[in-house]
Amino acid sequence: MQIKEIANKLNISPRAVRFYEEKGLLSPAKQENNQYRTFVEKDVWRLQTIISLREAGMPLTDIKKALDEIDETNHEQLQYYLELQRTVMMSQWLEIKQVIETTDHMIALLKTKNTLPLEDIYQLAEASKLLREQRKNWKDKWNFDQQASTHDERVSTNTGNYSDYEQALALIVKWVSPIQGEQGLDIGAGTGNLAGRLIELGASMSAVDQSREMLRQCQRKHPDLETKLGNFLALPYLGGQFDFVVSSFAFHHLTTEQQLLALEEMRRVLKPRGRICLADLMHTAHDPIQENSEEYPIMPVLHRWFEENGYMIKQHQINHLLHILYAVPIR
DNA sequence: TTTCTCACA
DNA sequence: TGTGAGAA
Repeated sequence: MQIKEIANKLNISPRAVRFYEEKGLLSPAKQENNQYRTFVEKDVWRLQTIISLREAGMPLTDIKKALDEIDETNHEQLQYYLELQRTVMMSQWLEIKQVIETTDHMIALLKTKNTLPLEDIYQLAEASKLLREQRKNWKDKWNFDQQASTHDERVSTNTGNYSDYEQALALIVKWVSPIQGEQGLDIGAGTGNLAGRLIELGASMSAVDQSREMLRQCQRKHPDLETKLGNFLALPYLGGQFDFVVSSFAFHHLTTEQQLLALEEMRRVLKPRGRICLADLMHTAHDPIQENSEEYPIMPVLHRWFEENGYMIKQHQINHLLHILYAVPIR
């Protein structure tokens, strides 16, 4: 099969086929005499996968890696790449959504004021720029975390910050008290200790974590659990599908601005009456005290967000830092 | 027809 | 991440 034929068959240009070869994604045999490429069935299949992955928005360099895993029939690794791809597309989708919202605001301004005041535009632009930067900062950070693998620190439960771990989980479960068949989401699920307890009570749980190693363990411990790669600022769901969101000992990894963004994200994936329960190390004072160089959530800031967004709050302090915060929409 | 290279967006 | 033109 010559290049034109395979290109026609797959609805791409011959030029693109050569381009993929140049990038090392493909290596068709070449005829001795004239250097014409000859494509066999296997090349067709490979090219088809390239096109599909491209369709999923995957960059060529990543497709190359993914193809290698397919060659090795390494399903697990391939799945990881696909999930990683989904998180990337998810954050792009969120960005687009945000741009649309900004545009809508401008349209609304134009309608009410019959003009676009420069100041308002400027504010809108600034706000959306800020949002983007918050998301980006997170990405940088969690790529770093993945290399460093904070595994051990987390596993050492019942010491230091994790001393009242069990008690905290128990209280979350008690407050959320899921009814049979409710959809729940655990963000920063780790190895799924919290999600596991909620499953026992009949909830149908999904777990999001940024570490695939965690998710792997999580899946092993709780086969009924749905696990997805993702993070607080770009939850891998289209929205409006959970009855409750929980998170334990993860929220404090975000900056204050990111925490508020994360709350928006939680609300996005929740059903209208969806509730939120957080267990974490938090400050009650207004001024953040730098302890262990972590920027712990500041209670009043979270309170304000919940109040502004129509939630009723219940909270309990377990030790000098550890708090449980439970928020239910009013109405 | 095909290949390769250079330039371009 | 591709595409178009031109020479071989």
